[in-house]
Amino acid sequence: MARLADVSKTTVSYVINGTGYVSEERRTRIELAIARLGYRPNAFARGLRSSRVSTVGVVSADAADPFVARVTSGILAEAAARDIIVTVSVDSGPSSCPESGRVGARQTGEPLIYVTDNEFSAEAYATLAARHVVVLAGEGEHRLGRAAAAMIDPRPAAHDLATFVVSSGHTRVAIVTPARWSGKWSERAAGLRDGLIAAGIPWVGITTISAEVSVHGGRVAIEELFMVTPDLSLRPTAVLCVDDSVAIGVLQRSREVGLIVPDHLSVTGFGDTTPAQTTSPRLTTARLPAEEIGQAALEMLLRSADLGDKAIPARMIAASMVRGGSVRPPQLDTGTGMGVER
Amino acid sequence: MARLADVSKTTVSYVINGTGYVSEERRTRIELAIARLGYRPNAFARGLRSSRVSTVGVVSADAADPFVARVTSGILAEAAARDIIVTVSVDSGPSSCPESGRVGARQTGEPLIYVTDNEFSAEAYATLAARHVVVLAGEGEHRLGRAAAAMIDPRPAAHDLATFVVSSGHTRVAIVTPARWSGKWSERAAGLRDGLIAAGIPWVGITTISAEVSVHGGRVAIEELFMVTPDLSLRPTAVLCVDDSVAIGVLQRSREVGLIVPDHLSVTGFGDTTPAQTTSPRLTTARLPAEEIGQAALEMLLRSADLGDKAIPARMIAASMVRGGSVRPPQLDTGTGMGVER
DNA sequence: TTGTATGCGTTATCAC
DNA sequence: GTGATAACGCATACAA
Repeated sequence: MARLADVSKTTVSYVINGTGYVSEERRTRIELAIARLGYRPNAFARGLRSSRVSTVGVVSADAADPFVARVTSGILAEAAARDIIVTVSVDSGPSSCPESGRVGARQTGEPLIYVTDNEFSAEAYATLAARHVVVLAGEGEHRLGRAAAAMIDPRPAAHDLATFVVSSGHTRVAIVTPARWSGKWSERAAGLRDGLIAAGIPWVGITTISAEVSVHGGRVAIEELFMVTPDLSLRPTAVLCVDDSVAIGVLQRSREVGLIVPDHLSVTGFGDTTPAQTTSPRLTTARLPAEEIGQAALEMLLRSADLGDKAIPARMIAASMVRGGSVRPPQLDTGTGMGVER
Repeated sequence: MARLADVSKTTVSYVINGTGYVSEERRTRIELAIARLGYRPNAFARGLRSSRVSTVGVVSADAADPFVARVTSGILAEAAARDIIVTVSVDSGPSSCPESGRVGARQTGEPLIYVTDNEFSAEAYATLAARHVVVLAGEGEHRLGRAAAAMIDPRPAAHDLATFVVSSGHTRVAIVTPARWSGKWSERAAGLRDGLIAAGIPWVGITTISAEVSVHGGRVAIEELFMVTPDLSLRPTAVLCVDDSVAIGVLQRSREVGLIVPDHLSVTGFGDTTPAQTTSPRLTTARLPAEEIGQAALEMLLRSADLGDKAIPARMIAASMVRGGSVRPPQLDTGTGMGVER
């Protein structure tokens, strides 16, 4: 307690919070003591007394996931500016633990941000929302009723990618869509499709390949494309993938069969993940504004906690296109039958 | 307060903590109330009164860094098992903020784990250690005196990589070392060198290339190797890199000049990062036990907090080799002069 | 076996 | 202007 250095503790509280009147002399004396002791007020005890929000929790299924980590990082930056402490915990989910939806060491009442790379678990949300103010952070539309949410809107980026490919001169384009038509990926796929149509590609010009969303899925998908359209004059000259992993699989397999990207084939991904940033050529893809989502989520959470339980409109932040070298105008000499041989 | 549901709050405290004697009847009554209200004790308030450690802090320069995120994830897993709350904050460092070494919203006295992907900042550590029990988490040897630390030991993996390459039949090997001979990377490089020598490669068989640790650095390095040893019968048949990023650069540039990995050139990385996991062929590299480091760091921190300030020996956890397809015995027909042309 | 009193670090209220 | 004092949610020594 810094009050040993001078006078009373109420006065110390005053100077720290800027409230009340403190004489100039004591103020400097106290500030000096604070500096010398390196004193920092305990935010927990502070939140105990005052009803102000002093800590927020971040809960996810996997804190090591790159997307989750980036969102957390955004929350951290915003929280530091507001002097708010962030606690992180992992929701182990109903399966791994007998008590359903157990959330690790979570205190009652703490405002929470539930962030996921993928789909939100309805049960986890229900458990959380029962005792906390919760804001969702993720991508696309969530199916959790009127829950407050800060989400990434993949459509602008999808639109830009499609437009970019079409304006580069491609007229036969393939989209690799997820095998399971679910949340995040289906929205990306829909965005890409809509973008192509808006850019003037006729239905017959769009080939849709359903694949597992993974590197291997991408390899299988492009293989399938080679099989289905052996006629080079009909084969798509550009492949739009719903995820970077798929695009990397496409890149790999194409190269293995002798195709050069982007000369023989243009490829785009989605996510701007670390692997996609180091491909050669650099993948044209969509950047996910994860940090911004974290920041927005924290802002919403604080507003939401203040306002009680008034519904707050979901906030969408647009993903944006990142230009790489994996797209260029289709070449005429795609010929030589490459990509057909096993 | 759950005491509305039955009797007094001391009794509730007893049943929650397992201390004291509670009659069977009341115990079940209380447990029922707890379950129905979904009550969870507030760990902050708990830590306020009892001297037990109930919260630990994780501080890093960048919470979104994959390595840091993995360590944090390990801490989280261990903390959940012990019902400890984890707070995360970013040390913005002395440069970004006038008050030197400011650590975001950190409460005084909380035990801390300082984790970094790279070198520890001596000033940041000093600031932290002045008011907290601190355990370091990172890779290699730290230069911070007798500070408690859980660190990754890169040498076993380096040794295995070198041995694996040599036992595959390679006799002329190159090591790509960091331009700046600092901490983490220098230890990896030293480990690789020692491993090669231990495996029986003579000094003259080892080519050392100094490069920037990045994808681009890897490209430059391999280019340099081609220049320096145009004579194929003298050129190294395997390249050991101190980091995955470098290895990826080597992979890319090699392919661009027409070399096939691993037929014409074997390559190894270090780190087993996400990009390295998706190369084709899969990169042979070293896995960093980040989660284990996090777990060990938390254990050490708790012991350290209990023991007061007794020095705790540093704990090293070995990195291990991951076999990919990027290494195979050297082929005789490396010929054709490939890799020499611009 | 159970209730009461006290203190942890902080803010808010209200006398002085 | 300033300093007691209560209260926040919890653990604990002690009294009942």
